[in-house]
Amino acid sequence: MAKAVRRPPAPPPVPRTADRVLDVAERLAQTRGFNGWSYADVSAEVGITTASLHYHFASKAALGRALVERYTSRFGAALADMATRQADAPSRLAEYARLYGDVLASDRMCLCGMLAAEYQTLPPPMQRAIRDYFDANEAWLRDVFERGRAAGALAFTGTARDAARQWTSTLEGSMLLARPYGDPSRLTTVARRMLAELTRAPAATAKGRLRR
Amino acid sequence: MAKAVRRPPAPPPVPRTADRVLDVAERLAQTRGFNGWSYADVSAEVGITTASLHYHFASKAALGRALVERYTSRFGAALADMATRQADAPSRLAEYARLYGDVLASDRMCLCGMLAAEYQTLPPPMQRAIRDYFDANEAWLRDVFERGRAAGALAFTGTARDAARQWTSTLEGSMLLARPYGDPSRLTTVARRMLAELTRAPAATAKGRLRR
DNA sequence: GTCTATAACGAGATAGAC
DNA sequence: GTCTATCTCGTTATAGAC
Repeated sequence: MAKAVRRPPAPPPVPRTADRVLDVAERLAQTRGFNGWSYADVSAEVGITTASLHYHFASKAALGRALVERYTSRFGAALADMATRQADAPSRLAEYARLYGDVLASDRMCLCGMLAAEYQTLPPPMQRAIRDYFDANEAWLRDVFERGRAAGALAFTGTARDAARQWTSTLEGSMLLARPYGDPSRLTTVARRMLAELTRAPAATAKGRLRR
Repeated sequence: MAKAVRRPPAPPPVPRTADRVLDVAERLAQTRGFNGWSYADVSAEVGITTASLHYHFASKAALGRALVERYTSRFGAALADMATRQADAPSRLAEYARLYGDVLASDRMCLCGMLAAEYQTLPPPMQRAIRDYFDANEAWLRDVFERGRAAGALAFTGTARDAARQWTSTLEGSMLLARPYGDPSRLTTVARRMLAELTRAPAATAKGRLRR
């Protein structure tokens, strides 16, 4: 066994090089794709040589895997945090859409949406990590949809799973198409339309209408 | 001026090399992205050297531009042809979705959806051609939505333009997310849901148009 | 941890023969 | 139209000094 752990709150005061590398590589991957940048690009921005990069991440594949895992971890934390602030399903969906909108507003594509396009060219560990991201999205949204329908706050047909997939697909797709036009409103407008559809007229929810 | 045109049906009996190059490059671009293949990949499949490739397409940028323009041209022809066979708006939307579903079924991403991800890394002529593709999509769909609503066959809120953008975004997004799972049903299921939503019998339409 | 130097390879592209 | 030969540059990665 290792020594007893004594100090859980021991945050390193200095921004470690590995983190700065991840920050730069993440932005490059989100704006240019995994195949659209090189170690030389990162080294120029971070201020160390490409040889030093290899000290922190043995290969580009290893760096890519770390990128996706950190991204998924942060996203999961954001979703968990959201649950402590937003109670009802429509608010949670709006907040979920806002997360995506913020990414687009910073002129980036969702990291995993971008990597999904390049999926067939990526090393298997990255492929698995990408699916994990979308699986986590689907699980979280499915829960929101199920509870939202049960509470009469959301109206939709079919399974919560399919509704969740549609929600993510539409947000990813609108990010994808918004960037060529430099027009983030292409996402926010679509998100508003979807949410309005889900919360439209209570006619189909608690009024005794069959929900199918 | 040129000689009088006498024989409209004059199909070249031989598949020209340039076309075979385009066919191979198109598939590579749709499956691996524009930055995911090289002239060497194409030359190996077509059976000529990379030097010969440069005879047909002076640069990869020129080849890329030709790819998008041919793709857009074929897509426009498919939409025009559709108008001769499908009259009502719901049928046209279903057919439009089927076009996208066929691409996915062949294990490819929409060429321009793929290139939209890599947009920032592409030469300006390709960027313009990509926007042209989506503009054409939007124009065609906007017309379908406008006429469909006027005829009482489609029910949606907001502008036809926004409905059109949502339709394409959702199809592109579901293609994007379906490929990591090798599951084309992720698109068809979403398409069915969207269409059902648009044709759900609202207060004022023709007789029930729901087809499922 | 970071450096210099370099290996080993692949990329897009060109010249000129056939 | 296609070839061989070659160029130049960029890429990932390693060895070994500091």
